[in-house]
Amino acid sequence: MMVNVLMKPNIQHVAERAQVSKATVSRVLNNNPQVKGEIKERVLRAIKELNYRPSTIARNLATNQTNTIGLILPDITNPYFPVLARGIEDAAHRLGYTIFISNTDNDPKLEQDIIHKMVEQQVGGIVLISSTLDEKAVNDLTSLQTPIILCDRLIENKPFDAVSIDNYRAAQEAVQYLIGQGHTRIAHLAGPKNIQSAVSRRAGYVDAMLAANLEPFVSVGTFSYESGVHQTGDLIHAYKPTAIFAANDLMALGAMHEIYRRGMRVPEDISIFGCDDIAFSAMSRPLMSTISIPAYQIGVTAVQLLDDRMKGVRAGSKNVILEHKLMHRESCIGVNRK
Amino acid sequence: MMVNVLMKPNIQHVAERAQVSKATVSRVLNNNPQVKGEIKERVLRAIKELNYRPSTIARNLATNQTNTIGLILPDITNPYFPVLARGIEDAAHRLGYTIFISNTDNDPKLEQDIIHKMVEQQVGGIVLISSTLDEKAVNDLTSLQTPIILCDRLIENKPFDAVSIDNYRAAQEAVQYLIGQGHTRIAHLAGPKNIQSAVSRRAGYVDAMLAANLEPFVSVGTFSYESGVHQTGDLIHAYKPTAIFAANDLMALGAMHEIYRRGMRVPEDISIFGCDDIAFSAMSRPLMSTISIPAYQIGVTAVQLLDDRMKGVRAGSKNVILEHKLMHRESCIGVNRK
DNA sequence: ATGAAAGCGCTAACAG
DNA sequence: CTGTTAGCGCTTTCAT
Repeated sequence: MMVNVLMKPNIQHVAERAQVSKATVSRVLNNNPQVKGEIKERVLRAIKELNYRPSTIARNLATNQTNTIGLILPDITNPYFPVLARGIEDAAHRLGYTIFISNTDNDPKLEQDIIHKMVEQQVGGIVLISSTLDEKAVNDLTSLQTPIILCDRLIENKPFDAVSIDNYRAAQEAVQYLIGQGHTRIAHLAGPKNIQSAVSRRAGYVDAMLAANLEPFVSVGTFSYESGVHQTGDLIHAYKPTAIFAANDLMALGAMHEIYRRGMRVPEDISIFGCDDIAFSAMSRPLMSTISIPAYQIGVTAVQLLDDRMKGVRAGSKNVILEHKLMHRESCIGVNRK
Repeated sequence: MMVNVLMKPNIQHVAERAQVSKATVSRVLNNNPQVKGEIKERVLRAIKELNYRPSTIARNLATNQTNTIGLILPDITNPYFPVLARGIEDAAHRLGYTIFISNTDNDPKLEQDIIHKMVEQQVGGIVLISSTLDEKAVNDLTSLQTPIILCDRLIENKPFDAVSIDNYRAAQEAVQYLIGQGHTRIAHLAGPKNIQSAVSRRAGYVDAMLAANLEPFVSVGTFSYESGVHQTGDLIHAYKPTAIFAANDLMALGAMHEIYRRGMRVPEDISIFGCDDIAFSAMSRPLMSTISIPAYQIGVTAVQLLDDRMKGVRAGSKNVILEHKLMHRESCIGVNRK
């Protein structure tokens, strides 16, 4: 058969050129040891000569397996997610998976659509950083045939595999630290209400404040830098805080910016504690004190759990909590040391 | 036939439940108008009842088409790339593609492997941000059956589609600006030698300096923050610059950090000009002056060109140059105004 | 307007 | 050890 240079060769072309059957070619492709040396050479040569690459897609169809994992996250542009994504990609790569990626912009409806699209793409599993707390959507998730693992943001009381940190406790500890430094007027820049991690952090803040007989003051934002800027502007008038605990570093950075813009200083006038420990919290001036989240490790762990599940190793759902860590840098100072 | 809830339904199951043939189901799946209303209803109902999702993978195999695009980039963790990636993803999504993503860490060997893996995955096209200037690798690229578009980093004198900015001219303009401000001792923090954009920026810097009868001083780094820190430490002793032009913002930020650590100030003691205009260059203190690159738009444009090529719309290779823009913020000051 | 059947590129029994 | 054959889930002629 004529094999035009312009058309992609398939297994049949290789078989003919090597004078063997498709099955034999398939065997050498899969490193089946029972192919005799000489024949194997012939096949290998034919493959090279034709510049043949097997079609993963056909292979997947035939084996009813897939080597793809879907990664669904809010916005890769938010600096917290790239390192999570890297952990996922690196672990996936090591296990032989390639990954589909898609952004949801925290839109629950879009999130559903993307999940379904990924299922249609025949991904073997999905890593989901969800913006969903809605009952109906969760049920839809449950009915999926495809293994799912939740990252970073949980859906409580449901049988999902998940890996995250203890956001409630992390926030609590940060606030307790601030209180220990003598602060009494500590405001909270909270994240969106449909995001579990934001909700937990807020609860941790509120409970820590109440436990110390302090009055909480919460300003709800969107996890963005601009949101941090604007909320802080309002906060300063309404509450006159000596410290701010922000639900993420982006908002903390925004707060810092606004404070300086108003001619005040961090930490001398207002202390700031962030959350996430994104790269830039260690590049700002002053350096940002924050809660370090092992994002890369969360990603790696998620893929490992997902892989287990995809291989049918595990039955019940599993919930892994990784350790966070308070990073004490330069943006916080005791209230008495002012 | 019994359809277990636990197994994924296929087109056959739907056909049986709706009492029609697979062909008919396929037709309603593809919105073929010649299916009668009542039958169409039956099929739609069966689909819903079984929670059926067609297999994209099988469909692709049958149609010999694919709806996937591969995105190969150095490191999603570098804050310049997420916005490029977003442009790509958004445009791809709009055109019905889903995207595979993979990081190369600027390793040319790994880059080759990933390209081949993507081809095996039957991606319809590849968006490549390459770390390759090597002749052999480029030839390998040329022999690919899969359409490729180069983003951001070009491979000169080769018939590839590409979209980028004019890095040479951008660097030249930034340096000319610095010279116009009275600076004569302007150092350059360059990027890796195997990366085209870094090479072009360096050339732009050198030529601008020579044209003004100034002596260039280049320190080669890795595009990382740490690299910016270390190179600057050395620079300050070896060259005593009054201004630094960094090949990217991450290094510029590192330079700024090191300058403050040594008790000097930006811009009073040393001016800094960056490149990329990543989000954090507008969050630092002082705000970073930099070259703005339309990363999102580069991504969008790349996908549009790739789509054309995938649909066979275009024949010859096409090279799109987008406009950059100098962002004058706070990190630069005239040498006489000190 | 609908169905039957062949085929996309590959794998996996089963023979030999 | 190697070849034959029958699918994987879908689309697409070609009949009817």
